[in-house]
Amino acid sequence: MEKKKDPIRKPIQKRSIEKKKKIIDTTFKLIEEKGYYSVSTPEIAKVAGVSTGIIYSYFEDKHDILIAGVKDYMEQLFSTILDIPDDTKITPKELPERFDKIMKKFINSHKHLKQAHSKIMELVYSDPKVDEIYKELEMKLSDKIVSLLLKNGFNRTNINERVHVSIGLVNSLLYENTYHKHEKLNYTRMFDYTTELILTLFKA
Amino acid sequence: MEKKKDPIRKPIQKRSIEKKKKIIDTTFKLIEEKGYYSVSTPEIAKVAGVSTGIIYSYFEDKHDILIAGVKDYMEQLFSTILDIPDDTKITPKELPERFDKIMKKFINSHKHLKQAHSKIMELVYSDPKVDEIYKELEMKLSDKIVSLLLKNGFNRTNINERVHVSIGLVNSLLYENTYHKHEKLNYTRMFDYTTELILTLFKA
Amino acid sequence: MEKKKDPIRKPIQKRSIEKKKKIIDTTFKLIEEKGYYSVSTPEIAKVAGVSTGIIYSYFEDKHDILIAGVKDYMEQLFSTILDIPDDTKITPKELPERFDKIMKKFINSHKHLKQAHSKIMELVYSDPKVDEIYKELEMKLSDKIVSLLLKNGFNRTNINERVHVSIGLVNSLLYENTYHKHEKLNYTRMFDYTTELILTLFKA
Amino acid sequence: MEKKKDPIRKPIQKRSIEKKKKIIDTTFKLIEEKGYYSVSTPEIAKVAGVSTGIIYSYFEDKHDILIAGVKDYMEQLFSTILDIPDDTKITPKELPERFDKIMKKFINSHKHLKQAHSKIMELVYSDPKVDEIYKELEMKLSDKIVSLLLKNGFNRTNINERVHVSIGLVNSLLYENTYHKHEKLNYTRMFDYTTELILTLFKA
DNA sequence: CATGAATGAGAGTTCATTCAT
DNA sequence: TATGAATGAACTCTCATTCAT
Repeated sequence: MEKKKDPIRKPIQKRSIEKKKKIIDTTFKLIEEKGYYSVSTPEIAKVAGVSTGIIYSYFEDKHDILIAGVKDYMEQLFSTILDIPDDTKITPKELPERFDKIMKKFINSHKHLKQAHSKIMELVYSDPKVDEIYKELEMKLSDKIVSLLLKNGFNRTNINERVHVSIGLVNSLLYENTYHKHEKLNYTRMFDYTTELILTLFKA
Repeated sequence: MEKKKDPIRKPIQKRSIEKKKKIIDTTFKLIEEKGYYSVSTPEIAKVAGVSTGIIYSYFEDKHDILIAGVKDYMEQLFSTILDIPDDTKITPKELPERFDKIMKKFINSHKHLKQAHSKIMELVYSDPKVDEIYKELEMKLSDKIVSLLLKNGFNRTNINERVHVSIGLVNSLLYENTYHKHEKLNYTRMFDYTTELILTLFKA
Repeated sequence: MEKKKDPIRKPIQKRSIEKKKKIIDTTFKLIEEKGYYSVSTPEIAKVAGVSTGIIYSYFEDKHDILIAGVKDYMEQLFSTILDIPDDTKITPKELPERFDKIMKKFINSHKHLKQAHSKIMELVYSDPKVDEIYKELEMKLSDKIVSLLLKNGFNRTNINERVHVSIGLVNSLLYENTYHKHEKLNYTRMFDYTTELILTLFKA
Repeated sequence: MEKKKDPIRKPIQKRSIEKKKKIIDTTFKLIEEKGYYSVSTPEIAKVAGVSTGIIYSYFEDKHDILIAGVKDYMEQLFSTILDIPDDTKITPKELPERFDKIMKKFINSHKHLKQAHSKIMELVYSDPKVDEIYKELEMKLSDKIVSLLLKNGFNRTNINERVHVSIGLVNSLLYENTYHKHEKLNYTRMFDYTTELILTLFKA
């Protein structure tokens, strides 16, 4: 005989929403510290100060908490760029400076989330669902940049590919800078080369 | 009386060496197929055709087998470049063509190991020990390229940083190309932009 | 200070009585469909349209609801016979026909409750309390039949035992017919043999 | 990624066979005492004196142990009749006495397994797989009896149905006698009526 | 050297019951 | 009276590791 599960509860009251948030954040924090496979549901419950049972009222299963956390994190991460108003005006002259600012802000937000980032990347590689979320947001990011460029007259052939190569450059810098630091490298210089190359890609 | 663990045996006889190799290869193959956390030691033993017990004569624990496998794999992966003889001569004229060939070969070897690559990257991000191995090899790769460039007179300021930014570009292309493919992007064009940028970095 | 449990409430108001009835009926319906161990109290509450908490005002525990439902069901089941008026007159001539009618009606009511029957029998075997209820009702049934027979002059030695063997025969037929059907058996013939044997038992 | 389970081990060595038997017997004994749903796997392991893990080497899951136990039990139960040699000769004169002996033996073996019987019947009603086993064995029993009767010249019309009605009568007696005893009934008399009716069914 | 049966801690999950509101 | 969010003990099952043979 089949057992029907209680449907997942959508919290409405303030206390419930906070509790759900608490579970997500705790889970994410623990995953940051120890990795997804080393975090158990009883541990999450204990650290979050809730019972094991309640977790399964708000989430389908352990993996579901992860996804919620990843979504929150990624949205926060990419918001630096996604939140730029669509009607922002940039003159060619301002571009380098503008770009420099954004990149620094972006890299900074990563630094702040350093530990998390590597765990997230682990999941991007190991978890198809996380990969999908990441891919989607990356595309949104790319589309946003393309749109901003076009609106300000920086039209180029193959603009999508140019933007993607640029994003790759930034990611790679980020990766080196936040996670994989080699001692004998000077990251300020790498930053400069990176911006230089990107501007090259969009020079008239 | 305290119990002492049997020390890890270093195989000397040919048969033993082969057995150890078999365990490593089997483990790696299974990890490629299913990921580290989905492979169990009894399964490894069975597929490798050995007893579960013997595994713990050759390796400290499950993780230890992983490390051995990762080392083997990465050395193979980077051999495209690391095996280039130190006294190879390249004239400035040949450089673009030469470079193009190497990149294609590199990307190809990745494509071939596509499945493996994402599983390995997962481990780079999740396992400090794997990360260390990866970092070390990447540095060797970087050093090799710098050395080849210097020997052929392509001296540039901050050459290490330039090489690293280039490696980042290639990695990023690889990632997009093998693992994370977006449908609306033209990867041949991205390849071209990537080589173009790298050559820019080393233009006189 | 010791905590005292709220006593089980006996509903007096109409609305309460209806609510209690609703819980019993829902529980029984769900048990029929899925079996006792596959029905959860939150599910009962939901389907019955009440809160989980209120269930524990009306019933001691989950098992208590079951018992209430079983009682209702069994009374309904045996009513075919128990409701026959005590002063019913049957002549020896009418007996076979009369008996045939009753048996058919009885078997039919079972067929109708087929699914329920097996779930109930499971409980008769597994739950001492249910067994007791069943036993008691079976005895009432037996007494009723004996009384009807005596009032109509069908006195026989060991009449109680004869009636019980008859009841066993009918049960057995029921079981075969409703629950445990073997394909190669002709149940009409079995029905005929059963009635024949019972009449034999009461032949003068 | 899918995980492949270790296949269920078929014990070959004496010690393993005994261990498997021990698990089956312990499980069955515990089910007799408390019912299937009230027995836990750790409990089985503890009482059987094995580890929880080993259970899952020999059995697919908890239900699988149950099935093994039920099979053992039922074969033992029906062996009284199934083990009668096919070439047994019975003259019409001997039949009543012969039959009486077998029935007494059968009822006795039930009495001996009294507690078990009710738990098994519970499972016949609740577990489709157990029901199937029971049905199959009942059919074997029926076929055996038919075959014995035919070989000894007791041919009758609708012999299968006659035999089945007889089996029903015996079951019903058994049930009353071992499990569901009513105090005011004389079971010796019921036994006599039962045999009488069965003999009636096969009278020339 | 080698085996593989055995271990047992701990995983994710469920659900009868309680209690603050 | 009534609610339903919350509890947490207990469930089935897994698997890295050990050890008697």
